Amino acid sequence: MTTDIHDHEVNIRENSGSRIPVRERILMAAGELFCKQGIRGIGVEAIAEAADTNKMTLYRYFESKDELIAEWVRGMVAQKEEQWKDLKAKHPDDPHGLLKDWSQRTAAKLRAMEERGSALGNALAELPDPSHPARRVIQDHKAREHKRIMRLCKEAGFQDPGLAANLFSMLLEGAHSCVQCVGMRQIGEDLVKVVDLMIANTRNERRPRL
Amino acid sequence: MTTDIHDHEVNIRENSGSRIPVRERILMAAGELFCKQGIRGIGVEAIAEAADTNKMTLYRYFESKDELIAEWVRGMVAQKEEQWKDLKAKHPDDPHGLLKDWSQRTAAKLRAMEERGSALGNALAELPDPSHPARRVIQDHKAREHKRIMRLCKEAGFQDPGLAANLFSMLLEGAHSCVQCVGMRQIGEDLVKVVDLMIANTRNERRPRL
DNA sequence: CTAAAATGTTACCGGTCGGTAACATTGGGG
DNA sequence: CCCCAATGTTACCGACCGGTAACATTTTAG
Repeated sequence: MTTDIHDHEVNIRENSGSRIPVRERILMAAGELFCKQGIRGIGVEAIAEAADTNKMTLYRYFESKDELIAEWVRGMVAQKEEQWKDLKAKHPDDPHGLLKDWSQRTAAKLRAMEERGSALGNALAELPDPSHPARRVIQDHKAREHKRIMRLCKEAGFQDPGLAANLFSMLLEGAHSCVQCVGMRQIGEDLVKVVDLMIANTRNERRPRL
Repeated sequence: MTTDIHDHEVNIRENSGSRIPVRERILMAAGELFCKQGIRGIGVEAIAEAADTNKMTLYRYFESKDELIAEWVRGMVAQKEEQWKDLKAKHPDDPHGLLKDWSQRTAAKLRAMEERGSALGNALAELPDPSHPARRVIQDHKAREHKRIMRLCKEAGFQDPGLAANLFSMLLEGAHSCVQCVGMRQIGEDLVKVVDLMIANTRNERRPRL
């Protein structure tokens, strides 16, 4: 350990020393390691080291590992919620455009994703305890997301908005699972195509088939 | 601990003493606990106790916990593979009927499922280590399954069989994820509806819309 | 019945992990 | 310059877990 500046720490340290606040660094390192190694597969000590700090400091910012997990999840949820706001602002009163844009963004994320599927989905799989603080955060977010999709489907003029919303949910979650299962990172393209077909079917135009 | 016959052991013991072979009992108990508590959330000792035996006997049948996991996964995969054979035998040269039956069976399973999603999917999430013996088993199975679906889609006369196959995969995986995320156990009904729509769209009949 | 095979019991090992205490060090602002 | 706050260091604790050894007990088969 003569020079312990590992490559993956370059992202965390700024050019001139460590400028990002400790708490954020810990959250970032935790996120990266949770995704790569699994939540239960990484220890707090390793997280602290990856964040270029130590366990004590970590525990000065987070009550426990479970709370760290919950905070990380809260951050991701907030980010996703923000992206929904962006979409809504960018496509006011245009549910079709919004849905298309949404599918395209999702496809882009899927393309950039390596091996492991959705972080939130994996977290649910890794934290079966119903009383875990992170579970409610995830489930509430998923519930809100489904409600939003449902409202969008109503606005978009689907004959059966409930069916359409559930279909969208299945497609969204399923695309992530497929990446993890078969490594199909290009599946986002098909997601986009299907969403386009669904929207085209909503209009009274010539209805393309699968 | 005067009488330590717990309720959930009734399934494992036969009416007249324990008649199921030890190895199978262990596999069953492991499966149940892996699903409920998570693979990493349960210890071998607890598994042995649930199987109405002890750790030593468990280790006489399985080299390690990882091998036990792998064996459990192999069993589930074999079971699923068997169900595919059943389907194929039941619907020879009738891809449409096969797909419909398949979606209906899946829906029934989803309805019976509580809280946690697909065991195989969760296992992938819980075992990020690419060298874990269970991973290859799962991924190979998923790859075979996708190939089967692809072939079916070709036989079923979809214009773009690749797209249709990926759509089916997304629906299948997504339905399981949705159960875990939002607890929508009734989503199988929508899966059936969508599959029916897709198949109807294949034919030159009047094309219903979403 | 008896010998051998299968199963149970207990105790233990080494390692890891989450979490804490006590103390040393650093660094920035008055 | 000095003090206080933030951070680092070290050592430690108790709990759990995967896995093994040695020995006792039960079951099965001939």
